[in-house]
Amino acid sequence: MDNLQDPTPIIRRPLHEEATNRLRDLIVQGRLVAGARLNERLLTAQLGLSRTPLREAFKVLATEGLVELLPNRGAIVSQMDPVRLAESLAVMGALEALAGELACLSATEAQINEIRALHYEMLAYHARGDLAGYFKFNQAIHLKIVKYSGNAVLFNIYRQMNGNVRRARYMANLSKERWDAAVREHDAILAALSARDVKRIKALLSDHLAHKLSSVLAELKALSTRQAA
Amino acid sequence: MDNLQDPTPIIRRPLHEEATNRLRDLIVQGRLVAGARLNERLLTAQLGLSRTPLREAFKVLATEGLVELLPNRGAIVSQMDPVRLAESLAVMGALEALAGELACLSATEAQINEIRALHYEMLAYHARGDLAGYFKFNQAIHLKIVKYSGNAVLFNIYRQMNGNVRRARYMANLSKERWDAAVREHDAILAALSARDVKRIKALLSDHLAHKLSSVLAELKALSTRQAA
DNA sequence: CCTCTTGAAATTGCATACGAATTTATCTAT
DNA sequence: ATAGATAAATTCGTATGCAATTTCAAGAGG
Repeated sequence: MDNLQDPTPIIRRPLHEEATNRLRDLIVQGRLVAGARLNERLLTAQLGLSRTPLREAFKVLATEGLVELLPNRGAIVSQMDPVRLAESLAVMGALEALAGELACLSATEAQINEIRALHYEMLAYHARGDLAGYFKFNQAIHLKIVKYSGNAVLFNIYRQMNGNVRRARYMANLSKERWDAAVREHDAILAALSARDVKRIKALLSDHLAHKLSSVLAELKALSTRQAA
Repeated sequence: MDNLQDPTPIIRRPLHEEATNRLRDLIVQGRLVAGARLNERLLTAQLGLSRTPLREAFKVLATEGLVELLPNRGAIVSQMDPVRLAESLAVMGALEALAGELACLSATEAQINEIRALHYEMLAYHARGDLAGYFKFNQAIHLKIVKYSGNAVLFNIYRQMNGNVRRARYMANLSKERWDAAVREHDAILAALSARDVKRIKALLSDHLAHKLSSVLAELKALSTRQAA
């Protein structure tokens, strides 16, 4: 019976986990905006489950920073203030720099080629001017670099933080110049990875994230002055 | 009524939060060893609460990595295997390097002096050969550096990881040579911080953590061969 | 003696109901 | 209008029930 490989492993995912994922997606995609109250009765009805797993999901999302728990007043989608966003991106810069370094040392050629493939798909979307598609592959590339660092702890932390930062994506309606520059940076990153140039990829990723930070902050500033007017 | 500052804000902490803190302490302090099953009925009795908040605590601790959830089989204290420990220390190295950099740029003189005070207290314990006391202040110094980076997100993540790594502390029965070297490294770190030498503190902290890593790994290796004998 | 099966007990996952505490909304009365 | 009282809604935690699973303990068979 040893090599009886169940053909369909019957995915038995706990309900609270499913709830967590669903809610996380809703928040990250911006369908649940910052500050929105998460009514228990409503959500249990919408998601088709009871309070128990739903409240467990709230607690998890709270530790991830996506949700804020107000004692006796339930849960709301956490605010994404510029300061926190900037701090998060600074941390992610350090994490990605480490990831790039480790990936240079331990990624297989096949893995690098996988990243290269994603890179070209991303270039295609850039050429078409499709920002949403570009972001999708951009995200995928960064995540793969972290993944192929081979450091599982790093991957987990990165993914957790990433969910929070991605919420700000819709604001990052970046300029054509910044977009083109970002693509060039990605070219260089891929080249450094292919050449296994540790020092270079570290510097490139660090800079890349720093640029992303200032780009997003500029966008935020422009957005807030626009609102003030 | 605006400036009525409640003198005793009546700490009304949610029960699930209290449960989370209690369990976290038990795990970090090693009173709940890795692999131990967390029986719901038992713990509800011991902590004096019902299953609901306890299970919520499990979920939170799971996302923090202190607990592992086995579907239909409850929760166990997560294993702290050498690989995960090494991975964690690598990540913490990157985080501390960033923290040192930021602290150099933004810490006040008073804050640096506070770290200096902790440093001398630590030296006192080193001189006496008191390892436990040394560790306590060592921890405090590292935490303060991260704190005075001024990056709250960084601080939170660091603290979370640190709780996880501290569980392995009892193994790090470091050698006299390594201990002395660590103290010298701390001297250099403090000097770099005082001089606001960003590049230097970054390198120093990165190396310091790397040394700690290899030290702990060596200790672990020795420990496992001793067990095999 | 060991392995496998079988049935009972224990445990977990989730739903539901209930009460107390607290917050939020509604409705007066000045 | 606005403050204060009243009612409704919501959350927090407990308790309970039950199905699904896992764990445990014998007992049967090799």
